[in-house]
Amino acid sequence: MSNSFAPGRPPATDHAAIERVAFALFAEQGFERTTVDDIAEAVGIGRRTLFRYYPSKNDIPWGQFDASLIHLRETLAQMPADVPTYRAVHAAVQEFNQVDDAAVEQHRQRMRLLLTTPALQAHSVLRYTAWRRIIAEFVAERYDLAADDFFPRTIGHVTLASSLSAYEGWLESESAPFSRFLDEALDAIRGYYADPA
Amino acid sequence: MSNSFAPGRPPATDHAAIERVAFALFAEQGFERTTVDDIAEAVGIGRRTLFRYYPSKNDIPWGQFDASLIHLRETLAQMPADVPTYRAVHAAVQEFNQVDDAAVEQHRQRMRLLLTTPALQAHSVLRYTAWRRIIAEFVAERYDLAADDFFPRTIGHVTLASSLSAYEGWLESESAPFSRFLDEALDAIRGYYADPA
DNA sequence: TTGCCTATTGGCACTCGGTGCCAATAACAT
DNA sequence: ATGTTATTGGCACCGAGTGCCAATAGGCAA
Repeated sequence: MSNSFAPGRPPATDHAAIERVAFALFAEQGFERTTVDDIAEAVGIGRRTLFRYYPSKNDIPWGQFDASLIHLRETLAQMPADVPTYRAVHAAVQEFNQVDDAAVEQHRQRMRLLLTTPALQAHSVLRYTAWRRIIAEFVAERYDLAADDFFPRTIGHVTLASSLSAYEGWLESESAPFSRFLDEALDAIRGYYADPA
Repeated sequence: MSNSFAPGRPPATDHAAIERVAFALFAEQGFERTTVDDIAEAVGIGRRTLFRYYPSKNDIPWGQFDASLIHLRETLAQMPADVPTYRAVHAAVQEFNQVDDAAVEQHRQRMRLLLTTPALQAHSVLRYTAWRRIIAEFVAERYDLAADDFFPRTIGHVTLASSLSAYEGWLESESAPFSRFLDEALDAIRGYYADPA
């Protein structure tokens, strides 16, 4: 087996290389204080080229997020029909946020960057839109509604809210796994709204 | 009665004037396509001066948001102790989003701008942080916790999520008031999580 | 070896948001 | 007329992001 053809000029880099260098710089001098020129120079490519790999500086730290969305959709689709919707969603979100033990520390660093850097915090809502949509689509199917109906969209918002809160808790904690915070968030919400009417 | 002293050079404008002109331009040519120079010129001030009134272009459309936060805190503080927490929060959020009949259309336009412009959507999470904090503080007090504990923070996230979803629904609707969507969001969440265990 | 084909590269110039600096300005008071 | 003072606004600069386009580096065919 050989590799694919190779039409024009070969790429000078790839996403992984850029991300690796970028994270090193972010860790060293912070996100804001690292310029796109810094990253491009460290990677050994032109600044213009970097913007062909990532549409913006804010998009660099997101790793496999978009690719994982497909996995999230599949996980939801495979949930048994007899599992209540909120349980199915909860389980799928747990699965979505599962990472190899070996990669936990790296994941932690990535999420810390995303959740504590104002520019990235702001930008994140644009990335999360697709995530919420997938949750809404699943809920819509379960309730026989359209994905852009009010009910599924509301659940999409709330599910994202609980995930974000769980991540905040996880980042502050020492050893407890993320899954425990997501469970806790679910319990918190159920308890809160079940308060005596 | 006269007015206050008048130390140095008098201000050349005020927030209201800038906001009025800015909204006119945004309505006319959209948020992204309106430059800060456009606004400054239309107001008749220097670009540098505009940035003394608003820290960023994204902050212009927020009106009395920060001032209203004080009102939100007071409303929460005045809720009777026998009202369940989630009901108290719900009522306070309803109150927070109440606007004069005469101002509804303007409010609608403002919220449409904030919720449909990507840059503003992104920036909004930074503004909402203070809002969530106020909800969390109230919940913390009710449950005898700290405001930055996991439970109250989770409720802050979820309450914001339901408000945002309510606004989305309201903006799409023709005549139903915002309050109805917020009620619906509450019902949606309660129903969703009360699903047979 | 030469030359064609082609996709990527990367430099250049430009726009726009945002900031630091500082002299000019417009009020009032003496 | 002079002094005090707070705001103004111009200027230069930085960093993110974009359109344009010639240069480049490979494979492939002659």
